[in-house]
Amino acid sequence: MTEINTTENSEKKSLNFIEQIVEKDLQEGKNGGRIQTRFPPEPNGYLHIGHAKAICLDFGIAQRYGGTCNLRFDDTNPTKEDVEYVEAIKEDIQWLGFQWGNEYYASDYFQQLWDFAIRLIKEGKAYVDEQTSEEIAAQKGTPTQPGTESPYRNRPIEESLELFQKMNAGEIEEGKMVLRAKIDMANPNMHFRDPIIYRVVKTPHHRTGDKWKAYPMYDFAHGQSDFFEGVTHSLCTLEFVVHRPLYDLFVDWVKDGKDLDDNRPHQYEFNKLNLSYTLMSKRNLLTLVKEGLVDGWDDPRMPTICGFRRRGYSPESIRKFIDKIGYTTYDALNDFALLESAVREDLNARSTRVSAVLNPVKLILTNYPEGQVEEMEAINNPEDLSAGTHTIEFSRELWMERDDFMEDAPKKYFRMTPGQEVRLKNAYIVKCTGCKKDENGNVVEVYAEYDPNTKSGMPEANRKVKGTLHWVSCNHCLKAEVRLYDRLWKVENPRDEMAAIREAKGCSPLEAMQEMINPDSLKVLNECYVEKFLADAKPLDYLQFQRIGYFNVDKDSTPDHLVFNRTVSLKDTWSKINK
RNA sequence: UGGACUAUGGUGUAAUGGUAGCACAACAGGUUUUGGUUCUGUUUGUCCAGGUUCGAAUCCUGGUAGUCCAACCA
Repeated sequence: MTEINTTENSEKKSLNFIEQIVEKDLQEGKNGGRIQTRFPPEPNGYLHIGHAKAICLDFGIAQRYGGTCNLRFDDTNPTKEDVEYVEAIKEDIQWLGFQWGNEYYASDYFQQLWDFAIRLIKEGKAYVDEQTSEEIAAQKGTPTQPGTESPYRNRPIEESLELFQKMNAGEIEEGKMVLRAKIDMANPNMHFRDPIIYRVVKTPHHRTGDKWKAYPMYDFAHGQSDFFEGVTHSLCTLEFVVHRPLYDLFVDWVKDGKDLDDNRPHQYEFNKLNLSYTLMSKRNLLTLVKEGLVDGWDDPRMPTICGFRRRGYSPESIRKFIDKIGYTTYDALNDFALLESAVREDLNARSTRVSAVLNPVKLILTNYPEGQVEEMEAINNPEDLSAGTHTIEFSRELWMERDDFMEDAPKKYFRMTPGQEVRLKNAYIVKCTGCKKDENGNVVEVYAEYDPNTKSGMPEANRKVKGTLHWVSCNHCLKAEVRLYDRLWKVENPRDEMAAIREAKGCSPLEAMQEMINPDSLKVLNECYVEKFLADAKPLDYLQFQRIGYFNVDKDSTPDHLVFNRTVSLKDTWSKINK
């Protein structure tokens, strides 16, 4: 009997409806107190953050209630699937911080499913249909009109048996025959109108090769696979609600009347993740990749797990976000700002603070000795002093942000403007004395005088000054490329918007996408300067460019050409006021 | 409109017949060597109409609105 240990968690946070079901089942001793879930991806693409929501639930439930969660690849359609995806999916799950019990494949059950199908034919519960897919579709009726029966519905059992064997032996062309379950052509649930349970596919399977030519459909594979494995709680998204009666029916059939209510999997459905400013469906993501609108599946603007990883999101921040949005049966649209707040919260606690000037202008401290260099101490993380410090060189000529200087500044501008004092982070208080401009009026140099008594740590340094600016020393910094990422889509609900555009213009998905895409989703800055400390930074290091945002090293980065990605900007109340 | 499912501030979520709470967002202020963090405060909500009940966001009935279902996809 599994021990239920939930008091700690439930005090803090109420249970979601799935957890409540699981606790009730446990209390009632269902399945001998056993909890088993599964995460069942089809290996036909990369995992996205919507999958992360399912992963957190499938693995989370098992973890919390002392059960196991297995990984099962739902590989029943060889035309779409590939081993490439199998490995990527496993990597992403582990990066998110989860470990499965067993690694299963639906294709492991092809023999059992085949035997079961044969049994159904023999029992008169399945038949081979030789109609075209169009004919079958036409006979299916509509949601408001009952279907009509196939002329092959009552053919002799021996005939179906023989044809089914031929389907699998390669003697039947694709599309010429299918195996259908004999259920109810008039049922209001469309899935009961003699669903197709086997079809012929001649594409070799990535695991079973050409051993099989007849492959089970999802509805005929999923529930039975759950049953074969001993899954107790089969969690999936809301669009499968209408499949549940069929799921239950096939489990009943495979159990063949034996203890129907005992030791069987039950399907429960939760709302899938919809995120504002995000297009989630695999099909659309594939278009983006194929048409080159983004730089592959792991483009930092993609909602894929690998995209978020490359963007600089931590697995903890994704889990934190998933935890915040919860699981319900309501079709919600979650605000992307909530994901950003989760990543900021996590990165604020863990990121190393560094200095980087993205849009540089030269600052000359006219009274600072030429040739003098000082080593200033910089705290790595004010939220975690155990992270220590590092040094940063200071000298007469510095790079500062162009936005941090204004010749004629408004009252609330707490930065560099003639006559005003500001603090240079970790260094001195300086007073701006003016600037030099080129013939077009562009500022090319800013001048200031430093106060030698205000070096950080000295008593005079405690003087109140309004602004603190970051900087790097011109002769002691590294040049870098910085990629500023923003949301990929201009519209809040790209899925609905895309449908609307296509409806209005009759255009292709690609054209609709091109219309919605944010032209500023990527800005590349080539003339950035970062402190030397970053020479050794690696892709999964979490960094904060002080006063700017959270950044990480891109996989394209080399020692000779540093490349940083902006994960997310810092909150910026100034730019709001300024608008 | 055949069936199934859903409806709580701007967004998401809690309340399991008994004080409508939390987070994000927004706004105002304090602290701050990041206009960050943090702290304090403010604004905004039970889709509608009936019914049951001492008492309804919760149960019932009827509306309204939305989502899903007619792939040889999963």
